[in-house]
Amino acid sequence: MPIRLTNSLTRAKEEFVPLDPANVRMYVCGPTVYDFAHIGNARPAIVFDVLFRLLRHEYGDAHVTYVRNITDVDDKINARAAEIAANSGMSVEQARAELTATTERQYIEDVTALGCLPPTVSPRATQHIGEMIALIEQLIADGHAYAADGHVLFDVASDPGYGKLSRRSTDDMIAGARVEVAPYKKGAMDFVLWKPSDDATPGWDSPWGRGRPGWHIECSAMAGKYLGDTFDIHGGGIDLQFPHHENEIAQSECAHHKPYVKMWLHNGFLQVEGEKMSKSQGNFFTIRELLADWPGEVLRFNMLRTHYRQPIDFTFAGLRESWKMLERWYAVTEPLANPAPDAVFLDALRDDLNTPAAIAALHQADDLALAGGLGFLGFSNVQMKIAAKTEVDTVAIADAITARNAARKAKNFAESDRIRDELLAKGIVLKDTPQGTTWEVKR
RNA sequence: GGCCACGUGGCGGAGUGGUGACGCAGCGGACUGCAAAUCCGCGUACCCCGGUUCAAUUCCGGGCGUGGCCUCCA
Repeated sequence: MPIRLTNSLTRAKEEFVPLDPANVRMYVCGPTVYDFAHIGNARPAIVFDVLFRLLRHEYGDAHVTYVRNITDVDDKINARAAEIAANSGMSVEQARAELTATTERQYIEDVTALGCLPPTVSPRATQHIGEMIALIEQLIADGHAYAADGHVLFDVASDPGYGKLSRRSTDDMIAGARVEVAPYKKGAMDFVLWKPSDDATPGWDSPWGRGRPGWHIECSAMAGKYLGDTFDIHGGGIDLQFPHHENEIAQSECAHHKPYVKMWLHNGFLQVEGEKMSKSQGNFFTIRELLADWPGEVLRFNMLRTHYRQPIDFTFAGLRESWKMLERWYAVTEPLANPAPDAVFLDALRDDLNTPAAIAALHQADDLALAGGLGFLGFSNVQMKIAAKTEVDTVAIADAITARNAARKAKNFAESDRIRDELLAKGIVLKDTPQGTTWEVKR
């Protein structure tokens, strides 16, 4: 069975046929590194990690290139860097470098804990300023961009294909716009490719003076450098579809005169307990703080229980349910060696990455296929074990179990039940098996 | 205001123009000193109103609700 994926460009489920099976190419928009990533950021990282694993399975590990960028130039970063500089005596440029390096490291730690493989390439925007300038010069030369008032802007009117991804006509967008149009723009929809930096803002020398790139140009430049003018898959959150991805298409196709991406994939939005996640509502969770209470595998599994295109409601009840299922499965799968997933499981993933159907297949699978499927999805049991072992005093529990079993042997059940209840009050659940008494932490 | 997505049993969540996926919880049974764990069994749901159809949860139109984008936010 071939892989089929829903292409946002056509809104249809299409068979995935790589441009070059020897080098399948995927780009996913990565984080802007100014603060800890939150649970909403975890969704694309996990979803496209599963797609990466599936592509590697189908085409071979050496034949898939996955690029996920690091956005380390951005006005939110600049604002934070300015704060740090003011408080520390560092220069703004030093503060920016330190902030982005630290945040990038934290991001990698977080998504690693969530079971995500490292991408093939993780390019940083600031290391590709030259490529961005070259791309902008090409756009100007071809009449798709113009310099005005220290800025360089993309001329949306020069691109007849503009709007094909988000399916908006420029008339609709102008009618719906609620912001003032900057006076230097020729068209209301024109967007910034390059903007000037003052002395307090990080900047790079360019043909248009010292400045910094606009938001969209970095992805076009880095995707082009590592994946070529045309590549197979571009992924990201649905919120990025417009304007970010629409503008990427405009830039790359007008500069290269070729299709930019064959298939666009967008994951759905995440809510928390039925409401929009926001700092003001107090339901904002970083990956880092969730990892303090929940194994990364539980967070990962919880995410994969919903199809990637659906909206997802992140809840703690769901997390508890996910923990329970994984625990049950790990008890069965742990001793097995060299497991392999079965065809039902793989076909579910090939069908537009249907992870809920794949998980359902695991419920029906034998132990070997179950272990194979879990391994395929990136579950290892390591963090679950760590979580179980670090929270409790194992020596005291072992002593209590010994005392209880002595009481049971003497048929003193009042005493044995008292000991069991005492442990239960501490969150320890006992299980009497033919091989002896075991325990686990109750969730 | 404009554009777009989603709305399935107590809960989570696939899928389909016509035999009620799957999981969690719950209930019954086995097991157990009693439990827990495990195993076996048990469930006639598709937001509302129209339309198309022999037949709609599934297709079309409208409404309501939730959310996204248009503006920094994933």
